[in-house]
Amino acid sequence: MGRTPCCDKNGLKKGPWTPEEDQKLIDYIGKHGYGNWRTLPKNAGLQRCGKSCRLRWTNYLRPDIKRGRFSFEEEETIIQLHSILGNKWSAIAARLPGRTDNEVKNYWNTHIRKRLLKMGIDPITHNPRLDLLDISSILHPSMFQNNSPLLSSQMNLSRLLGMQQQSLINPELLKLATSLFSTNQLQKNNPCLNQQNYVQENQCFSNQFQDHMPPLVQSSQFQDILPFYGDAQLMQFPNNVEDFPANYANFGSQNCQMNDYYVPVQQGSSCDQFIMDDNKYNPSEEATTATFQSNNSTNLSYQSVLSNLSTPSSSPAPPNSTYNNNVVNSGSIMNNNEDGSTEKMNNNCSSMLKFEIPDIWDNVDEFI
DNA sequence: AACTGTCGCAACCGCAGCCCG
DNA sequence: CCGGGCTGCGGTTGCGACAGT
Repeated sequence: MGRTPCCDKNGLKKGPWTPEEDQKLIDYIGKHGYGNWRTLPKNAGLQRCGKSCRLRWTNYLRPDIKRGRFSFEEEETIIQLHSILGNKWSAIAARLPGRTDNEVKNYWNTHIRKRLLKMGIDPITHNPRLDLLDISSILHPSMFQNNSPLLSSQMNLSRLLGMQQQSLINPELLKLATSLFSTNQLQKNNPCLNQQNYVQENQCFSNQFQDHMPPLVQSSQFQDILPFYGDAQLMQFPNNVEDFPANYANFGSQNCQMNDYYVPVQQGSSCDQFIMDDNKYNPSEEATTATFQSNNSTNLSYQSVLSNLSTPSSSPAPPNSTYNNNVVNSGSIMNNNEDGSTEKMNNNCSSMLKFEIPDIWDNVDEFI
């Protein structure tokens, strides 16, 4: 059954709106509100179809429209929501006060999408684009230098790459890599942004925490793996606490400015579980607690200071997102089900703390 | 200065879902 | 239940602005 067009094509104007037309629409809606878009243009004295009027009003003339460049926080929200919702622009826009679905869609297509593509990330799946990865070089062990025993023992790329049906690289890992890379570059360019500033001003990793971090892959090696990330650095989540205190000196000095900050609360000697306790997470509060359960009942807790932007208070985190449900158990992410049971999400795949995109995301563009 | 290519954004198009008679 | 009307949504297009040659 064919649908009649929303407006009679004859005699109705199309194309850009003139200021006079805008004023007529504003005046009419100001007086009468917008009820029936089909009859509105006739009543308002406009030679437009109702659809055109509705679009003009909702996307441009509405008084609560926020114009101008998207902030980083908005951009971050768009990326996060898009990874969950896909191209549900209206749903995404609903989380961004003053922004329209059309504006979000345009911004995605003209800025974010291109940026992700540049970075080798598929903007649809938010996973790495496999066509850009040199798989053979990733899997070839000789690509690593032998001067670090940690590389052979801990840089287990098969785990990094995930198992058969998993995406090749944890998207969170890529986000982190992006974060680390851009932060690193920003610091290079701005000597004022030294470690001390980060720790003091951004509640970032304390020196104590840095001393208990697992080793990093050397930047040049990571470049080999993911050329599009430049000299980004990569961390691997430890399988056990014995790995944890080893070689993490570089982390805090280069990789701060996350939106999720992990602050040491209490330090223990060993652990076999990393718990992001769902019960302790409350979107209305600012912090959730992650706990390393040690073998000797001493807990090593890290407090995640969740930015409001990452989890807008008006909208709780999605139930299955990594915000609140992950337990890392001996290198595997465990999902806390609602019934209290846990389920292994990412079998034998290197997992890591939840990090967010840094506030300096924009800088990524300059260095790719 | 003129031409060409690229980018960004407003607006359009067509489909789908909801509502109502 | 069915069909028509209305609205909302996502994809696409057109065009002006701008940059590069």
